[in-house]
Amino acid sequence: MMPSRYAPSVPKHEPAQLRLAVDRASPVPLYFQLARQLEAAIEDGALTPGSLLGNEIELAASLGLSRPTVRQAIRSLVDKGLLVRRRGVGTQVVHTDVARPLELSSLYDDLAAAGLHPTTRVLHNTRGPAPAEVAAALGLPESCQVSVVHRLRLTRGEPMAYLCNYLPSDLLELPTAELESSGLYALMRRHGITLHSAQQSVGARSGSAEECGLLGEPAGAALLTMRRISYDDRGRPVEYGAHVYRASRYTFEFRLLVRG
Amino acid sequence: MMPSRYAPSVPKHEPAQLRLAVDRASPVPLYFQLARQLEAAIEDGALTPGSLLGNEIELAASLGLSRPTVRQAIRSLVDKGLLVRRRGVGTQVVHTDVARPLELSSLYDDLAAAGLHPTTRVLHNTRGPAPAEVAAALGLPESCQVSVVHRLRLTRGEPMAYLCNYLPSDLLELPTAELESSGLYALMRRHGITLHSAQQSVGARSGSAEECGLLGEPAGAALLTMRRISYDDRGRPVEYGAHVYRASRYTFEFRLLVRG
DNA sequence: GAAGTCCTTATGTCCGGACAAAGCGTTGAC
DNA sequence: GTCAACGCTTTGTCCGGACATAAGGACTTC
Repeated sequence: MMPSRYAPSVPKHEPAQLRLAVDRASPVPLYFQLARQLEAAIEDGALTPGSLLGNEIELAASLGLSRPTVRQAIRSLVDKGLLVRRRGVGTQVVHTDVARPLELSSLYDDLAAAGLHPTTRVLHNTRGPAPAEVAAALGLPESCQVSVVHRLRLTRGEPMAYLCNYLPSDLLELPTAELESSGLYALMRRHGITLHSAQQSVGARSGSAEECGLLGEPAGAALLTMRRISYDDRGRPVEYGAHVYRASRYTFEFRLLVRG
Repeated sequence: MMPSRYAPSVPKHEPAQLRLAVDRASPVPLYFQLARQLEAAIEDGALTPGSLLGNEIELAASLGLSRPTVRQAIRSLVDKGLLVRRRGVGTQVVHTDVARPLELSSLYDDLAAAGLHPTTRVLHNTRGPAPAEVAAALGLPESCQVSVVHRLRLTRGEPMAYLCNYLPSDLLELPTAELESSGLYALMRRHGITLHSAQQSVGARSGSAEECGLLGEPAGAALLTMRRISYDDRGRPVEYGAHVYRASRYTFEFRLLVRG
């Protein structure tokens, strides 16, 4: 009779012994320092799945912090999916691999962070009337002038994505040289635009002849698509993007948590 | 000279007048009651983008709550992307459309919530040796026995997705009748499995003849794909899924926030 | 051995207070 | 008109305390 692999996990009742300390002279908030150290302990292997952290009250006392401060640090790691809290038991490590945070970011930044050396070729950079879908997305009158940018994104010299973006024409200037040296979002941030969120839609379709030609894929190849409307922190739409990616070279990778 | 559409938004300096009240006899936590009411006010149009909420200290006083309690309510709406907080200014509404929360959920539940009347046909429901990729994902020895379930998901009687799922064979029984009447995750929950998170990968490819035949798509059509490893709250892998969706009928829709 | 009860443990909620830091508007200097 | 300084406003951080609630383990009964 094989033992069940899904036997209840035996929690370690001894809290892990960790080197944690906060620097009160640092401008970094105490809770953030603690969160960072806990995360490092998880990454370093000092804390492994099932490890108990020690109860909040004792942890706070040993660090000379208030309990809400400790709770705030733990909360941020719970939100990242690294820790789970159990009443009557304590706080335990769930995962040790720190996943990429699921947040709005630019493809350029993602690829750079992944060490893929992104480069950009601007194929088209004009102003023109907004197609109906773009106008609707940006909340503009039909045929209103918008900035239109088409770019090819390459990694290690190979085409990876074809990006078409539309912005309100009065938002900012979009010099081709700047678009080729960094991502669109970085450019927007440098002009004082504070991004807040985006509504995204990920799908698939067969590529047009133009798209497949640009991306170096065979005619009609399946492409991964993403459309998004990005909003600033006042809730105004500031970008409509229609991106297509080589499915052979790109997937969206992310971790989702159960909420509640 | 046309006025710039991207002019600085003029914040409303008068806090919105809202009907907010908490019921201290209710078992629902006070912060949750407040969050719910604020969210309803946003959905109902009483709070619109740019509306100020009134400062935390006054809001807490007017409700007879402590400030941390009010902060907790507001925090949950900030995390949903509905509100934004500005030091020196106050808390403002960003978006009024409440987006579907971005969290791990089952396709069945999503489709049901969207009013699409999902149904399921179990095509294959056996135990067998784990393919290498599955074994690696589930942390099992190669060729170890796993539960193998292939299902066709339909909406309004039309095929929408072909789902192949693999679970550790000792995890739970997977009766075909139950798989056809609700989603896999619901079944797992009923057996005491607490899901915590999943690592997901979304991509695209041309469908095989079998897949396209099952889904009612032309041969070689572009399909949207999703692979995931789901973990329970102890961090153990409990499911490997390989799903393909008709790109003509399904996209992943979600809202992402800027963090920080 | 299984089920129910009770106790212990640790998180969840809530409170009230104080001070720091960032944003915005106003004022004054040039 | 522009820029810098100042003051006010509001959020961000932190504290210490108390009580409620859910989960797990130990004990008892059948």
